[in-house]
Amino acid sequence: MSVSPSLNPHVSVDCVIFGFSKETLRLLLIKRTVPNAITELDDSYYALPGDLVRDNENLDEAAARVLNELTGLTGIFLQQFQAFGDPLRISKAKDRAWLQGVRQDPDARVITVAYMALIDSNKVQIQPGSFSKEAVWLPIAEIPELGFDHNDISEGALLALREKVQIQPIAFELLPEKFTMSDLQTLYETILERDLDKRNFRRKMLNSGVITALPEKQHGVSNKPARYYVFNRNLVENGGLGFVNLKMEGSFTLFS
Amino acid sequence: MSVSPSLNPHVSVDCVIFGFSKETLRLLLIKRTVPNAITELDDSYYALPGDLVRDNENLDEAAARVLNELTGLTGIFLQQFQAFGDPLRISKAKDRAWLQGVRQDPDARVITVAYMALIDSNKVQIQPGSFSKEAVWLPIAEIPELGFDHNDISEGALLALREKVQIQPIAFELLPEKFTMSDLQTLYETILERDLDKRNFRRKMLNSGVITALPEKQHGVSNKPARYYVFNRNLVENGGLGFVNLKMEGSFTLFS
DNA sequence: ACACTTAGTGTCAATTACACACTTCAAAAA
DNA sequence: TTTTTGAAGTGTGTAATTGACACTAAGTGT
Repeated sequence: MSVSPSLNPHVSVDCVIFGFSKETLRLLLIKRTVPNAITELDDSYYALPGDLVRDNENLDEAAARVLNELTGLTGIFLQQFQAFGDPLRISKAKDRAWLQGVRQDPDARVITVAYMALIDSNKVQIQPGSFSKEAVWLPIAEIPELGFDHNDISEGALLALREKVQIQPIAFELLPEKFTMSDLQTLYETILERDLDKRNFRRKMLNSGVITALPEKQHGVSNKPARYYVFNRNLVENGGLGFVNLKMEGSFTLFS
Repeated sequence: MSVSPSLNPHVSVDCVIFGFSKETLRLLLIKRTVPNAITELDDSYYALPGDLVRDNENLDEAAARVLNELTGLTGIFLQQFQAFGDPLRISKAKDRAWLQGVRQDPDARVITVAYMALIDSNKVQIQPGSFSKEAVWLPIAEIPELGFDHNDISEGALLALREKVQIQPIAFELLPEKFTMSDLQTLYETILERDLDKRNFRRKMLNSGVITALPEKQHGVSNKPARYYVFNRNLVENGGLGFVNLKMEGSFTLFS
C-alpha cells in the first residue's frame, strides 16, 4: 500500500449532488461538527461534500473520488459547472474553526471547482465515516445556511441544472431505470418550476426517441396502472438520434 | 504605491480572447520567448494570456486584470467557462523552461480557470511589455501548437462560444457599435460554420428586437449601401425584451 | 449608359406549438 | 357485485414559426 498522495492545499472540488424523491429535488449534504471552545458543546452545520485535489489526479477524478467516498457509487453523471474563488470564501468563523481541525494549512486560500452530480437517490448507501458521521438529503427549498460559500455554489448548480435539462436529455439520471411518464413529467416540472401540459409532454417525449416503452405496467396501484419506460442511454450517447428536440414551452432559441 | 500583492502559486486564469476581422474568428495570442540553453538561440511559441491569481482578487477580477494589462480595455464581455487541472498540463519541456525563468515555484502544480472574452478587435491597442513583446490575432483555423494545454482550452472555448451564441445575444460583442446586417450574418455563419438564409436571418433578427436600425447608411461602397444597426444592449440586459428567440436552423430544443 | 456588386424584399407550404376534455383501468369501498 | 375514486392515457383544430426560394434596388467604376 502506497502512502496517500499529497494534497494541493489551494484547490478543492465540491459536489452538488442532486436527487429526486417524494416529488422534490434534494441535495445530499454532509454534517460537519466543530468543537466549540467556548461553550464546550459541538457546533455543527451542513456543507457540500468536497475535498482538496490530490497531486496525482485531475479535477474530474477528484470529484468522482469525493462522490464515490460518500456514496459508494461510480459511473455517475458528474459535470463541472463553475469555479469559485472569492478571497473571502473560507473566512467565516465556523469554517475557520473546522479547517483548523482538519487542514495542514488552514489559512491557505482555496479555490474550489464545483461539480454537479445527478443520481437516483435510491442507489445511494452512505459510506460510514468517510466524510462525516451524517449525510442527509435536504429539499432544495429547505437548505439551511451552509459552510463556506456553499449556498452560492448550490444556487449556481440549480441554475445550471435548469439550463442543461432543456438542452440535453440528462434529467433521466435522477430517476430509477424504470419510470412512468408521470414520474418524468413531475421531475421536469419540479426542476423548471412550471406546469407542463400532459398530452404535449407525452408527445414530445415519445417523438424525441429518448425513451422506450416497456411492456410492463405498475401493479397494486389503486388506479389505472401506468406503463413503464426506460431511457435510451446508448442511443443518446452514441448520437444515434440525430437531433433531440426537447424544448420546453416558452424556452428560448436563437435564429434561422 | 503598495507592494505587489502575493500570488497564489497554484491557481491561474487564462483568457481566450476572441475577435472577428476579415471574415474570420481570431484569437489574441501572446508570444513567449524562452532562452534555449543548448542552441543559444531563442525558442519561442504562442500561448494564451494568463497569470497567477493574486491573493486579494477573485477569479473574475484576475481575468479582467489579465485582459486589461494586455489590451488596455475594461468593461469587456468576459465569462468563465471551464477549469483545467490535469496534473501534467505544465510538464512539456518548453513550458517548464519558461516557468523556470518566471515563477518563484516553477514546479508547483497549477490549476487554471479559463475565461472567454469577446471584443471588437478594432478597439485593441496592445499594451507594450506587459505580457510579452508580441501579441497577434491568429485565425482560429491557423492556431499553431500552443504552450501548456492551451490548445485544449482554446478548443473548449470555441465549443462554448458556439453553444452560447445560440442561447444568448452575445455575438454583438465581437462587432463595432454600428454594423450591417451582412456583418452580423457573416459573423454568425463563421461561428456556427454553417450558411444561413439571408431573408430568414434578417426576419429573425429584426423580430427578436435585439437590434435597432439607424437612419445612417454606408458611404463610398461601390454597390448598394447597407443600412447600419446597433445592438440594444440596455434593453437586453434589463430584460426589457421578454424572451429573445434566436434559434438557428436545425438547433435543438427540449420540450413542450 | 452599361456592367458589376452587394443590399434588400415577400410568399407559400410544411412543421411545430399550444390549448383543451373525456374515457380507461385498477383497487377500494360500499 | 356494484359503485366510487383517482390517476393514466388519448386526438384535434388553430396559431405561430420555420424554411425554401428569385428578383429588384442602389450605388461605384469603366
